[in-house]
Amino acid sequence: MRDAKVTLHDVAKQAGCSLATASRVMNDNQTVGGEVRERVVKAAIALGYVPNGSARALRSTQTRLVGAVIPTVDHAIYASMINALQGRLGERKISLILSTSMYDPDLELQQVRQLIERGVEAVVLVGAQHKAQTLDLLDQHRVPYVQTYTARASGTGVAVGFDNEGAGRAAARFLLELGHRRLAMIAGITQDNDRAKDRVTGFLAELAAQGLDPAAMPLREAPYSVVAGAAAMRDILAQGGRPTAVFCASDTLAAGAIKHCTAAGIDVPGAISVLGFDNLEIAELTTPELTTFEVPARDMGRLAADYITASPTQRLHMRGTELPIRLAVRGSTGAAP
Amino acid sequence: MRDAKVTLHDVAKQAGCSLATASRVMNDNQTVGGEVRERVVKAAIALGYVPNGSARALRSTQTRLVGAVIPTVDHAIYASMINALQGRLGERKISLILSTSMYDPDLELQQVRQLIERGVEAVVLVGAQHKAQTLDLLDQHRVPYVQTYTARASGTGVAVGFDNEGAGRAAARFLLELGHRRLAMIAGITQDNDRAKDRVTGFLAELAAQGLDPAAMPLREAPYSVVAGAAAMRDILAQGGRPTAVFCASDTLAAGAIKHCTAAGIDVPGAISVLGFDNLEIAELTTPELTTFEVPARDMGRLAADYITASPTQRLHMRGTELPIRLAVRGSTGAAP
DNA sequence: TTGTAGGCGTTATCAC
DNA sequence: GTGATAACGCCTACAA
Repeated sequence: MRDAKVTLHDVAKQAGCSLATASRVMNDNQTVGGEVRERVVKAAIALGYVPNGSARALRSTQTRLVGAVIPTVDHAIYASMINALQGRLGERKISLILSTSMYDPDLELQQVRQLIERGVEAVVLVGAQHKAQTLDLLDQHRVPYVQTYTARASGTGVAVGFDNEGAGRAAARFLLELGHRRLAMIAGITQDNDRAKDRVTGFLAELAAQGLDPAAMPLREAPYSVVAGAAAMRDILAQGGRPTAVFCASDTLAAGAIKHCTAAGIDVPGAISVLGFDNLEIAELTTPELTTFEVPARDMGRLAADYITASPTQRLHMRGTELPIRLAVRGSTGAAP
Repeated sequence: MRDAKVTLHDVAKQAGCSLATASRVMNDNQTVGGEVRERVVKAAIALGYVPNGSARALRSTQTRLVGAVIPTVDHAIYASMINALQGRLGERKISLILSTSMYDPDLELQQVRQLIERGVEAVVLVGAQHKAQTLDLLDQHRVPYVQTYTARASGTGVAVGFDNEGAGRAAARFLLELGHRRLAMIAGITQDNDRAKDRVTGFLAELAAQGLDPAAMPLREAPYSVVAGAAAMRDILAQGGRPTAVFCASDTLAAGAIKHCTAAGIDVPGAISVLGFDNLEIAELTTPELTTFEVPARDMGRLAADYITASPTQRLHMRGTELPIRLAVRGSTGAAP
């Protein structure tokens, strides 16, 4: 087996040229003779040369590394974004360092610091709510960052996402227009989560605007999972004054809500309409299928990558990309009974 | 704002000590005086010093970087593994570079090469089937690799996973014991995918062992998605000689199969039993709920991380971790009609 | 306990 | 067009 540590020096020696020339060949620098270039390429292949990224980065201050800090990969909505982001970056030979914060801002700060140590050239975050220290650190090291799943950027960041508050209002409007008056909401955990918070705010604001009392509305927070959604639904029903429509801040929560209703013999949407959020694959698996907002996860990943790979001047024309979210109407919602 | 490029040199100057001493402090080297140590720490914080990972890596040949190449993040089963892997590695201050191959071995090779350039200290792959060149490259650079979702390692790698062929056989046995004789299978795309292939092999082998004709069994391959599962189910039914039980190589396929049956007015499990694979969250969302094999995705991620962070000597005691997979029996399977 | 100095593999700036 | 040579920021013998 060929030796493990073949350096550019070895390649140059084998090709009978200088280190500098070999380097030029590896970097597609045009100022090198065709004949020499060929010898270098051949030598590199023969020796199994692989450039040393650390050395290259150290010398050129170009790491071709991008970092992402997301709450978890275990939610399809984030996984989708990451998949698109990585795919797009990979096309441009940029590697993605992925880390998860588990919705913990302190952990996020730590991860961001680590990413900066690694020399990432940009960072992708989720949401606009972060520790001031986190954004300061990024600024201090001139590392641009894009905030996804939100339309309003904080700090010097750029947002690639959608309007969560607007979505909350749209949800309320949709249900109100179906004639519902006794509404409820199963939200995500709003602590340290501006997206979850904004959806609640928007939903309540619209109720108030239409003359209903937001304070009277049953509201539960639950982690994004089917079982938590079912439990929250149970709680809301146990509370009395049964709602005729429930807005769930994620499809997993909605799936749990429907599941509980079905188990409890409550007809969906006959007795209760259930509205979801995300439009995951599971939205078409529930019975009835889920009416839900389609979140452009893939687009966000793709656009974040585009922003990152754009030149600084190009970036100026890209400030704040707000994506539309459309409602996918299926069977889980209907007119108020 | 403080300057972006603060080097250890600056810290040392500010603390009034030598570069070496400052370096010792940053690396928790004990041989440094308490008073000086404090000055260095204070200076580092004051200046907002962040070590340069590239320089550190170049000098110490320790990158604390691990790479993973998976088919896609868009399948919950891989996302789960990655989530656990990253979490565990993160605890040990190791960063994860994630890339996706889209089931393409050539792309995988390219990604692995890129990871080696980055100086990753280990690589996590999926499955045991890879280009010889890929594994050679890893060996050549002394980069250990672990193969997940499989129990048999190839090359010099280590497997952290389960026996796909055994699972296929277990699936057949389970259905046969329920009295089914006309079986069918919806497999994943087997090209370049040993896990998918092994499940088919095992399933067919067991049929043959029990005196049935494997060649006569309806078999469809489909990408892992609900719609593809539904389409495959349609095809199988259209083929005539309707089976009484269908083994699907993933829960998404199974969900699609059930969905199609329901739409076609075929009772599950009354007329047809459907058996899944993965035990994703969606397994409890279908109607009826899915009987399926539980794949230890989280465990694989965790164990892969443990293997990677183990010392070379410890690793010798860890060769080949085969995980058991258990069957979660729910409502989608029943006795043959 | 602390300082000095050499070098990790590469790229960039000079000369030639 | 090509070749020396000096950094890049850090770690680590070796000295003191």
